[in-house]
Amino acid sequence: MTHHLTGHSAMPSGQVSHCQGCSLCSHCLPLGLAYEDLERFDAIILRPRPLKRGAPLVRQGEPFTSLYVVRSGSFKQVVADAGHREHVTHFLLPSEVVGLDAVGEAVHPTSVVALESSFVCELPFGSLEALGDRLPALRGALYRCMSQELHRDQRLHCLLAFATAERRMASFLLGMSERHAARGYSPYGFQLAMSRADIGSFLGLALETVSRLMSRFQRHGLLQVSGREMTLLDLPALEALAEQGESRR
Amino acid sequence: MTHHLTGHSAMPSGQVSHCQGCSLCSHCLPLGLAYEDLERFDAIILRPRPLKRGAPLVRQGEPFTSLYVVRSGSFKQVVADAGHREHVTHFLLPSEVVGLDAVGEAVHPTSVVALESSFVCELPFGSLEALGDRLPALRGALYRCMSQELHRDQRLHCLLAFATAERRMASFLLGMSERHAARGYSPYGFQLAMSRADIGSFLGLALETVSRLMSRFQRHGLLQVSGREMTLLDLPALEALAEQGESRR
DNA sequence: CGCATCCTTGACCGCGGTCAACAGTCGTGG
DNA sequence: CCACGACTGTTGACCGCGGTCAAGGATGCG
Repeated sequence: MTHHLTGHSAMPSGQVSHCQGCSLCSHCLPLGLAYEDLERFDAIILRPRPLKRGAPLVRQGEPFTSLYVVRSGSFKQVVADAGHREHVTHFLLPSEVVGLDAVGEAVHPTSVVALESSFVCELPFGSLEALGDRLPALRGALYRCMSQELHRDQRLHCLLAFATAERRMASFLLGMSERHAARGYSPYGFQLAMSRADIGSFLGLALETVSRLMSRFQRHGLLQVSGREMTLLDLPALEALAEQGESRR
Repeated sequence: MTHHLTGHSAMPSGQVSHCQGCSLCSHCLPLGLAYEDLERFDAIILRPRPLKRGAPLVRQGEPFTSLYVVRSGSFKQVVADAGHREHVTHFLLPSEVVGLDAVGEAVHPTSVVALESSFVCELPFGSLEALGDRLPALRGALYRCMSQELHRDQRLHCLLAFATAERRMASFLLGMSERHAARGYSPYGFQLAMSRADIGSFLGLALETVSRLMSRFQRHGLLQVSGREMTLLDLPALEALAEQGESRR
């Protein structure tokens, strides 16, 4: 990873670190802000912060002060279960927002950990709120983010409650594919930044089952996988698996 | 149910229909508003609306205009799955907010259906937003509602991903108990307004399994159940089932 | 009273969890 | 450079939880 340390900031200085120069801008939180509003939004951002693989961005129980937006890399959101077991509840890709489950709360209910070397933009929530008073579009964007996450959780609920392992796996892969595609990358090939155990934890499957399913999908020509390098070969077939399979009640 | 129809309104007229006269006020959305602010909040509420068992409060795909607060009765939130199957994602009790998953969206992503004769207060979202500009406490309350729902969904994710049927059932019953207790009712005895099939759909279990588990819990002296009348006899034992059971990975 | 809906209980068996052994891959130090 | 251990991923064998099917009982409404 190439990051130079200029002063105490960790990104190349100049325009590049601003929203206008960021390739994710059109998919990011400030979506739909007018140019001069964007500049005001830009002004409240604390400049990108680097995290290494395994480093926590926020820790469960820490006081809530800021939202973060993933600028590059990826993260997993984990909760320490009552049974002291860790459980992955979400994966976060570039342009996605971290900390919405803590908005309006005193502390973070989950931890968020880098899966690889990553950068995040920090948005102090106080500043964001103040700016939201003047820019209804920004507040609307925040609402939309939160409700979309609620909606996404509902679909996940359906998946975990009723889908077979095969269907969960197919849905997961298609979801990753979509999210990559939405950011301008290929929907067919991508790197899985997370381990089989993380995927299993997220989908409610044993890691062995994750591994077996990937092998089976490969054997059937649906995809090509080697370690964490994933290539989806037959999206329609995967969609058929993800949507049809009227298995469990 | 005792409700007189006075004119076209379906609640006793006068103070009773205002927040100040509502027994749920201290648990409800306007929690923590000062007296005169509460009056302004009260002014934007569309007076309680009655729904019969099975009647939809909002339908999936309908345009979003208002939030609702359950005043009495109960509801289930359902999504029409990709596989054309209906799936229960939440149950809603008095003082809980309906429609947060649609805030900032054009349409409702889920339907909400009355499980029994119920009343709701309607909060037009536009008015709520406008009032929120002047009452930071109100906006904060809205944020808190949304993030709490996100947090709740995370715990549900853990439950569905890893818990055995027994543990899901125990958690569900304890959750209902807590929510009843939070509203000043007994944590031990309550009516289940939903069918076994609804519970199963929510927990990702076959309705037969729900029935079997209730029978087993009763056999072991943990509770007393007769149809939809539920009495929890041994909360500590249920908590042990809900929290310990380190079953699946 | 009769039909519909909801609930209960039993019998069976398949999906996927668990345990176990082994194969790659990477980073570290001799 | 290779040897070593730690970690991650793959594959097989086994079996138990819980889904499915089926039958019968309870409850309620027209």
